[in-house]
Amino acid sequence: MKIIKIAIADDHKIIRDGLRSLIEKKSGSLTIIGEAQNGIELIELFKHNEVDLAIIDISMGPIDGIEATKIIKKKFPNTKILILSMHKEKSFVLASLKAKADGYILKECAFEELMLAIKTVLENRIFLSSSINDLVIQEYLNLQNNLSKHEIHSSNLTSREYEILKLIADGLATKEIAHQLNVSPKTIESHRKQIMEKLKITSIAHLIRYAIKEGISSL
Amino acid sequence: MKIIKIAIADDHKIIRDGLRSLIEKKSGSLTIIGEAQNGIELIELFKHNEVDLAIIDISMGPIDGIEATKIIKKKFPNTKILILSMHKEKSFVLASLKAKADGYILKECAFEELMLAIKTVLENRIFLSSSINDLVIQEYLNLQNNLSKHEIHSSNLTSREYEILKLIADGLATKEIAHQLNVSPKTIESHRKQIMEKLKITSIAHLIRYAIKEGISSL
DNA sequence: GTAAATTTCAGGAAAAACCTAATTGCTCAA
DNA sequence: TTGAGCAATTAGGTTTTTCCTGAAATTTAC
Repeated sequence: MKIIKIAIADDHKIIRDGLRSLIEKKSGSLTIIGEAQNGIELIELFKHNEVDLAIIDISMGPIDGIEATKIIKKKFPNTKILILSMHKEKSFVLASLKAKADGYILKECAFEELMLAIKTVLENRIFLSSSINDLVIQEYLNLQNNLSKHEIHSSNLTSREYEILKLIADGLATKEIAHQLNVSPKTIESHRKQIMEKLKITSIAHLIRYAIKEGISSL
Repeated sequence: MKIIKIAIADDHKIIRDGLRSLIEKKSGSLTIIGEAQNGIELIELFKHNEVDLAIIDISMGPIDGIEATKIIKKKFPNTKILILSMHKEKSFVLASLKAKADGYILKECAFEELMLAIKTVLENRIFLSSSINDLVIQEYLNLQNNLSKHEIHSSNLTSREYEILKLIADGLATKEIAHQLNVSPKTIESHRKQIMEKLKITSIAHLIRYAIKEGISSL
């Protein structure tokens, strides 16, 4: 079995000790090859060691966990990174994922979850603590719903107006729309005028921006 | 330990039999109280039985799994529903979740995963097969990224062109931009022309879309 | 120090947008 | 059932904007 080299970064020694003990006791193939108490130390550690997996506390002294993750992932994209955090807010989760972390685990979770997380990220998958995961699914649903909800009733436009607004925002010229819908360009013009009146928008540019913002047209 | 009453819906008897055997053998607290081979039978089943959990195949004869889920959840919001599916596409997952299913498991997954799914949904949480879950996280990230992407002004626009592109995309009229920059509208026109040439864009609408997509202008 | 690119602008043709109406068909209620 | 109201369609004429063809002044680059 391949030995997995792990680095731990957390500003509290007790926590580092605890993690080291738990991990090393649990599995012979997991070895802690170094500890750091902030991002700078952690990055320093990477310069002299090969690291398969880093478990990083999100809140640390100079250079926090997110920043450290960005820097490390840039230089060592194959190193797996697990963010350890006490925050349940989605902004932290998002920031971590954007920084290319492979996992986000809450400090309140059971040790088994950490082991599962390690296993998961080593399989090149993303791991989120279960309650976080629920939140992500929920948010995802909300986003998707918002994207399609507006499609249904964007203010009080008629379906024809809606159809035309979408084509305008998609970047079609008045003529092209007219041709596509088999009506006169003049018709499209009046619809557009009507739409702009209803939406209290005074330029086509803003109309396009509106449609994109409302998800009527996607980029 | 409370007895959990389970209903199974799948159009293939073999699968129903297999599930029943596996589930009942595995845990004494889980009981299959009925089977159905399509959505209609399943709904019928609900009329005469109390059901804690339904395991529903997504593709079935009259009334498919999604439809059945919608109907059941409307009448029995407390009943947990696990969608069983062979499809990995997000549209199916999304449809299931929107229909208020509590879980989505792939037929290809191990039985242990089904048990975990049952456990999870009974805890009032949502369960997704691991590969599906990865996909959802990925999609979520994509969506978030699209909503807030800023920098990256690649291309080869000059800073003046860049400045003007931003104003155009912000929705300012040529005249307004000219006024704001204290130059002739003609100047703005030629800049715009130049920008469009460089970007190989042939309409102002697309120019706006481009700028928004690239984060040059934000919605 | 010259060539290339950037920023500026104009005149006139072409296109699109804007304004004012007007017709048709459909629904809904008096 | 009739007329008011709205949606969808279009025309004519005016105004505005865009597009095309230059081209001068300035900056940057090699």
